[in-house]
Amino acid sequence: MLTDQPLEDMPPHPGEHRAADIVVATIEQDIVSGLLENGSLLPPERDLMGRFGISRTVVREAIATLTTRGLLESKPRHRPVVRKPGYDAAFSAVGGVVSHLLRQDGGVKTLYDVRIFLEASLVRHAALHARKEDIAALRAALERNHAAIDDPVLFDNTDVAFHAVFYGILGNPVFPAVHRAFVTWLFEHWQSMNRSPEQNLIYYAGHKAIFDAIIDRDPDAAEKALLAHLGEAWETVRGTF
Amino acid sequence: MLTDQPLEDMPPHPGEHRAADIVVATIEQDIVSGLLENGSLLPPERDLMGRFGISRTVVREAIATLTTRGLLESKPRHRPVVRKPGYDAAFSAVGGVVSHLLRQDGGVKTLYDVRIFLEASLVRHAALHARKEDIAALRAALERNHAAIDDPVLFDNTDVAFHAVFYGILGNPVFPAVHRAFVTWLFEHWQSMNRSPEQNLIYYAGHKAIFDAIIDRDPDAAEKALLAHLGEAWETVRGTF
DNA sequence: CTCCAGATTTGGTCCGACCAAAATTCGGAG
DNA sequence: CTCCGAATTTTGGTCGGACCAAATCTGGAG
Repeated sequence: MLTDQPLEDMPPHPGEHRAADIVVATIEQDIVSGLLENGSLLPPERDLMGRFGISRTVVREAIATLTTRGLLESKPRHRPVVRKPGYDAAFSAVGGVVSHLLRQDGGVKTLYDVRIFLEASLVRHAALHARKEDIAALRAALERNHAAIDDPVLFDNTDVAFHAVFYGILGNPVFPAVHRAFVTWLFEHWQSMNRSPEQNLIYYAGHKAIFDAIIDRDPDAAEKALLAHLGEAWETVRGTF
Repeated sequence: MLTDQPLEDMPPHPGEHRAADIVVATIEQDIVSGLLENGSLLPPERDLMGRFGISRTVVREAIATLTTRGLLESKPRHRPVVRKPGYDAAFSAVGGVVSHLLRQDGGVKTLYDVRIFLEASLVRHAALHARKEDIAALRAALERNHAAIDDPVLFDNTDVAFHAVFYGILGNPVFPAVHRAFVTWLFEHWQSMNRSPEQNLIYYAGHKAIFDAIIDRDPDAAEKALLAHLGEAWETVRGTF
C-alpha cells in the first residue's frame, strides 16, 4: 500500500494552520524562551522530521521561514545557527530587497541621502547633548583615524568607527544597527576605490571639523561640517559604480 | 528503473548554478524587465515546472527564495503575487523580526523614540526648507484633521496623513516608506485606545503648533512643538499595551 | 600522536503521488 | 436569460523516498 494513513490523526481540526506553521511556531517559541540557545546549532533536519512527525519538505520550509524572520542563520552547506532576534537581524533580513533597490536608477544616491540626513541630525544632537564620555569616545576615534592615514584599510575601519560613535550617542540600539546596515550596503558599491594618504588627510580634516564644532557645542557648525564632509565623500565615490 | 537520468546533463559544471537558481534568475529577470507585471499573478507551479523542465519541488523553492527577496508576495493558499521591489517591500519584509523586537522589553518605546528623533529632524527641515506646495499640503492636512475631530476613525487617518506630509517633503522615497512602517508597527500595539473629541482637540492643537512654527520658519519652535506633541501622545498610549 | 582515507552523517536537490482548498465550469431553478 | 449551487478541474500543501556531494566522524597507517 502506498497510502499509509498518517500516524497523527488531526481530522477534528477544521480551520487550523499549515503543518509548517506549527513547526515554525514551536521552534520560534524554543528560541525566544532560550530552550534553543543563541548561537547553537539547530538539530538535523531528519531529527526534526522525526520529532514533529512530518516530512523533510515541511521541515525545510519551516527552516526557510524562520531564516527569513531572522531567527535562524543558515549558510548553504551548514546547520542553521540559532539567532535570537536583534535589531541587526532586522536589517540583514532585507538585504535581498535592498540590493535590488540599490541597483536601479539612483538607488545608491537615495540611500546615501538618507544617511546624510540622519547623520546630520545625529551630529547636531551630539553637539547639543553629548556627554563627557561621548566626547571622549569621539576624540579617541578621531585620534585612531588620524594615526591610520597612511594605512588604507585601517583608515577605512577607523573612518567607519568614527561615524559609528554618533549613532551610539542616543543610546537607542536601532541607530547602531542602522549604521551597520548603511556601511554594509553602501560599501559594497565602492569598494574598488583606492584611497591615497592625501585623500585620507582630507577626510580626516572633515572629521576633525565636525569634532571641533561639537566641542564648541555648535550644532549648526557641526551639521554644516558633516554635510560638507559627506558631500565631499560622495563626489569621490560617485563615479566608482 | 526509478533513476532516470536528468534530461539536462550538467556534470562538467562543478561549482556552477543549481537548477533552482536558474529559475530564480529567470523569473527575477522577468519581473524587473516588466515581462511579469507588478501585481499580476505568478503562473501556476505546474506551469513553471513544465516551462523549465524541472520538478515542482524546485519551483516551490524558487518561489520561496523570490518571496524572501521581496519579488513575490505569497499567501498560504493563493497564487504568489508579483511585486516589483520597492522601498515599502523592504520594510514589510522585516515585519516578522520587528514583531518580535516590539514584544520584548521596551521594544515599542525604542521604536517610538526612533520615530520621535526622525520626525523632530523632519519638522526642523520643514521649517527651514519647506516650499510653498509643502506648506499648502501641510495646511490642507491640518484642516482635514480639524474637521475630523468628532470622528474617531477619520481623525486617526487625518492624524497619520498630517505627519506623513513631513516624511514626503524631502522627496526621498525612503522616508514615506519609513513612515508607513512606523504606522503599521506602532498602531498594532495601541489600537484599543478610544479617542475622545477632547483628546483629539489636544492632538489637533499639537499639530497646529507645529504648523505655526513652520510657517514662522522657526526650526527650534517646530522641533519643540513636535517633541511636546509626540511626548503627549506617548503618555496617552503607554498604558495600552 | 599525527595524518589521511574510508565510512557515516547531513544538507541540497529531485521526483511522483495524494489531499484539500480554491477556482472554474456547468446545469437546473426561477 | 439570469442566477446560484453542486460537480469538476485546477492548484497549492504535504508526503516519502531517492540520490548526490559536502561535511563530519572514525579508524588505522606511519
